[in-house]
Amino acid sequence: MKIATFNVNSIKARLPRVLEWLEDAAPDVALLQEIKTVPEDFPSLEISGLGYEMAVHGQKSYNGVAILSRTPIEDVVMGLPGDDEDTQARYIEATIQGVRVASIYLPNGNPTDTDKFPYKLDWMDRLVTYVRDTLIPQERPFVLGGDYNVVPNDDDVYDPEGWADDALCRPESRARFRAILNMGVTEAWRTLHKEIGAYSFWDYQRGRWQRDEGVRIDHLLLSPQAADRLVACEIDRVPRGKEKASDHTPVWCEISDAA
DNA sequence: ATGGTAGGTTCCCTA
Repeated sequence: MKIATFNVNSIKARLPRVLEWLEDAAPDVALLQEIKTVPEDFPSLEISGLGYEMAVHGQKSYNGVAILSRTPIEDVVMGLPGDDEDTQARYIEATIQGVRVASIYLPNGNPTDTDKFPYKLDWMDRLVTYVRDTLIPQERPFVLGGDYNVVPNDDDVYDPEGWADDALCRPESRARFRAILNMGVTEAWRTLHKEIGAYSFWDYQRGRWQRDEGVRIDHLLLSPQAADRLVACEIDRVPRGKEKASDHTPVWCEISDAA
């Protein structure tokens, strides 16, 4: 079972790129972020034409997450529990072939001297609580994929000093990310790869892609029961090099069939 | 110290 995460930066603007990626990479499950549209305007015909079902949690203009799957999607939950006032579409969760999967678009948090940063930290606290109190006790396989907007450590950014005060690198953000890992959750790519300087996002500005100056912020987090079945995890740089590319590139993992 | 790019909306915001 191949599960991929991809921040597409607008599903409408990116549709040709997303369709060719689905055909080339052929994930069984695709976790999308920043679709930037409402469910009614999601390009369901084109995507179902490639054999995918979908569950969409969207809003106008900003944010928005979706789950695509070649096999049935069950028990969909939209929105991260813990704050009924939060209207931003950043979390969707469902069961596919017995695996609980989520597509996460974690708040960016910049600039850090505005209310955006405490919103990010509060959102992360809610995620920590939900994973600890609800998902972990289920003792089932889960894969939480998405744009976490967290650089786990200085090996995952091209210029650690220059980024030290950015919300993606701040110790408050990293501590909350680690709080999830400390529950026995596995970050799939880092567990299987030791190299430094591997990225999943390159800013559109200042030739960051051409200079390979990026950050690794798109992650797949696995429960112990899913990590038992982890056989591969890779960053697919091909989509980032195309015309009209997203500023993120997909990350995927392969989970073996249940014993 | 600033600006560079992309995508959305609406005469500016988010990343």
